[in-house]
Amino acid sequence: MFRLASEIVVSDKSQIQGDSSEPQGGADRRVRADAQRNIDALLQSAAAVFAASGVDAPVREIAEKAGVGVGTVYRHFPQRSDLIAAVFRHEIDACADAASTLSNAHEPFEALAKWVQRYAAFVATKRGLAAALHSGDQAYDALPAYFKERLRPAFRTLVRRASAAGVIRTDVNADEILSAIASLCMSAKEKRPGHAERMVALLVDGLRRGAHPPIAGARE
Amino acid sequence: MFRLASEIVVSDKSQIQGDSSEPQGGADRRVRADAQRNIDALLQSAAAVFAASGVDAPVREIAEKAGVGVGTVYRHFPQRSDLIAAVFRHEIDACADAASTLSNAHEPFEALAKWVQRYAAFVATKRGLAAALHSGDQAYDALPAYFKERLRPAFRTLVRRASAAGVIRTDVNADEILSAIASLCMSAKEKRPGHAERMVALLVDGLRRGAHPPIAGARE
DNA sequence: GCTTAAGCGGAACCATGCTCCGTATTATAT
DNA sequence: ATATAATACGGAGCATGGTTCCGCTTAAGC
Repeated sequence: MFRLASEIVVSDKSQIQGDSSEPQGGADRRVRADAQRNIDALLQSAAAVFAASGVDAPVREIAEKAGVGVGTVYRHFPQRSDLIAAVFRHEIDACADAASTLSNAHEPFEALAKWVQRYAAFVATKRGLAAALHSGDQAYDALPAYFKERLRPAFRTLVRRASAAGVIRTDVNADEILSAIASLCMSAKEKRPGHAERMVALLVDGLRRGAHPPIAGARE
Repeated sequence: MFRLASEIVVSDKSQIQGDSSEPQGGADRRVRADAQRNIDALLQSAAAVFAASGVDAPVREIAEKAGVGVGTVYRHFPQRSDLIAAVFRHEIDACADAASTLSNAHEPFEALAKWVQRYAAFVATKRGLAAALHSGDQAYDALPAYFKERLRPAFRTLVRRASAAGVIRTDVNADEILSAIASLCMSAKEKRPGHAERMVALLVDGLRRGAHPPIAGARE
């Protein structure tokens, strides 16, 4: 009944991110190459299946799609919820990392706008996760904190750059924007297709420096 | 695959409430006595089990506790969700009916306070139902409307009486109070025991006519 | 190459939602 | 009161999904 998740996710991260230069201090063994391959395949497969069928999708389906047996799934992720949490962390990382990539490739406002759409797409794939988060499963306990810890700085960086360039208003609260977008995308079920994208685009456009009056009570 | 739930719940209600004086227009048959007994037992058993273990409790457990077979459960409630919805309606009714009972037995403010605690206790037993409501199951579609339709008038009556007696402030919005209490009780998981009760009591005490300044923007 | 421990796969186990059908009970016509 | 049909009952059984177990395979270090 002990939690392996954190240990696994950590080693997973250090391996997956490609920074194999890290000798890891020599404390714990290296992950075997085939195991690492399977972990990668599982995370990718699980992400795809979760996005298509929600987090309630059967483990067997994920295993099959990854080309491994269910035993392998449970070797790396002792419980279903550990897999879900790992995928979630992985996607948070990918989304956060996209910030610097976009920042290097585009103008300040363009980068901000593109990242927000990227973030919106990420939130939109989270069918059923909101419910899972409230289920009380310990595997999810650290997720909200991780979410903020990684995504907030990423967004803040983009906002600051755009702010410095003078292309957006300066009286916006980063956290408010992030949660507003999340709300828009979560409640966008069963609306017309593209609804969330349109609403988010609208929101971002509202950030442009322009003829808008200042927002009462906002800080950043 | 057709929905029997509404039909059943209706007949259930007309029988359960004890108003057997209603000849029902002669359209559909009377429910057999043994069937009615089992329906009653099931609703009671399910309410107890749901309160103890949440709405995810296994059907078999509910059937056993009610002293019937699972076949009987599914005869009356074609799907799990139909049972949950029926129990929910039943408890909404009980809570709404408590309003007039309390109103007859107590002073205006006392009645109001007692009913609010009753309502809070009702909301507190709803572990997991919030998630279920968002699951998209058709059986739950009508519940939110029913919730408002029955509980709002009940509360309004108590508020009006207390208002007329001059014992509470008059600038309160009934709907706001109801949802505020619900929020307090829903998010009160994993807090110290009695937390919700204390917060609700605080809220109600704030309704007393006294030295408070008026609340900005509130309507009744 | 040899050894060894990590890793693998999937059969099997258990829990749970739901269905089916032979049997029992109730209501009603006679 | 009895017969008969309609209704209801119960629980074995099916399908699905999470989780465990264990004999076989294979990467990694010598």
